[in-house]
Amino acid sequence: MTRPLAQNGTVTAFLDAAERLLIEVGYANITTRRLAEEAGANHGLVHYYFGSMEQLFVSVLERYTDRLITRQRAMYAGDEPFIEKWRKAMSFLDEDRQSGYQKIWLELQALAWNQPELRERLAREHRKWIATLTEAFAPAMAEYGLDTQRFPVEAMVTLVVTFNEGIILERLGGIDDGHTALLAMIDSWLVSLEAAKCGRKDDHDARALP
Amino acid sequence: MTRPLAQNGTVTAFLDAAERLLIEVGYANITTRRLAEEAGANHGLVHYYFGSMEQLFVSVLERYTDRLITRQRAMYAGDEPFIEKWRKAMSFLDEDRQSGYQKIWLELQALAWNQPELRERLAREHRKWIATLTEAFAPAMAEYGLDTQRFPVEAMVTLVVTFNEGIILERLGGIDDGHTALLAMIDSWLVSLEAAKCGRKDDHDARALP
DNA sequence: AATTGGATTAGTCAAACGTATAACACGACA
DNA sequence: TGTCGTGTTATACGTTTGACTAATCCAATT
Repeated sequence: MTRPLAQNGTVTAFLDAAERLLIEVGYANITTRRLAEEAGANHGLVHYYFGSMEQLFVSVLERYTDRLITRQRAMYAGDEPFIEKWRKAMSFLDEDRQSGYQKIWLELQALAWNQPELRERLAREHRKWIATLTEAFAPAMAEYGLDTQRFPVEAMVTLVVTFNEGIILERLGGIDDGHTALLAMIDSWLVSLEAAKCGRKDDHDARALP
Repeated sequence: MTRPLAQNGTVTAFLDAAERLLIEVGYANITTRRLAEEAGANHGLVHYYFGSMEQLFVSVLERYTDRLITRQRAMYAGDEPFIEKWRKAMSFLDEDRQSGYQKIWLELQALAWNQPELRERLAREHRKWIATLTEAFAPAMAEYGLDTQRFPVEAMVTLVVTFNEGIILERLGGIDDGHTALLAMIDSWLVSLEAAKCGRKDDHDARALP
């Protein structure tokens, strides 16, 4: 009934327009008519293809997370040393900010706070993200000789994910203070770990948190 | 003209109702009429007292941040050892979640993403928070003998603030995984620092990150 | 050439919206 | 007692909203 096959470009045009408007005005200011105008289509088609605005946002989320997870997987699957992957991930932090990509993610998040269905979908994608990171961190921590008794992989992954989310949140609020210092600190710490890994015999002086 | 003196309880009733609705339905679903009903007042009074919904949200933000900063200041001003202050702060993380306090903060944040005026006000409050934390962290790090060359105070404060924001964000999205492990890791690390502080002569084996 | 069916259009509809205003209540003050 | 001003109410106005429908278009098929 609703949601016919998307063999033509109209559905894609709606999804693209929705992403653009999420960046520009936020989910609360998107109406069917405004969306249709942005997409260059008739506003009746929103109901025709998606049934409702809520279902449209679900489609936006699905397409968005598909692209994101694909990118994440590809990055951490490479053969480069961990520090290179890390730097790549941190460069995404800048790219995604300028492209407005993070605004989309947070707007969908804010929308989900008041919509159980979207919330569950977002939580599922989050768990995928955690799993991907855990797979990358566990061997890296072993390689660096970190004491996983004192510093469990789960805790380290959670730390990294949460402070990344915090940075994204702050930047969207127009706050940049301290981010550079923090990322520089982590980077130089990784460098020291990388160096210790090469020249290590059996000393563990780089294992403890400050 | 607008915003007469608030000597009666109606203005407060509106602000309370707004906070309740921010928790329950989010900013996008709050209308003047629904707000007035929640406050038990006539919906014409919203315009009478605040001029517009936007100005009402500004008032909500002001009252909210005033209470928050006051609490923060009082906590970090105490004489207890740093680890006690830390535990108190982390207990707020739970209390504020259950009271819905964090939902209010994030809803205002999301609203501010698309409203420059609110955005600037929130950024100002954020800087106050950073300043308060920096004043508490700097002496603590010196006391623990942490190498502020490798681990600058600014970077550590930013790390703590951002991962806290990340935790709040995740929890609002229904995600709890890893938070307990992370907080436990930090707590035991602080305990080891506290112990090292007492029994220290001049060895610095607890200074480095893992 | 005729037919068919999905894609698209224009327009309708009731409900809800923010805003505004005239009228009312009532204690303070003259 | 009469007047004044603030707090409050009831109501109205014009607009916009999401949802829906009937009519039209058009390319592919028969």
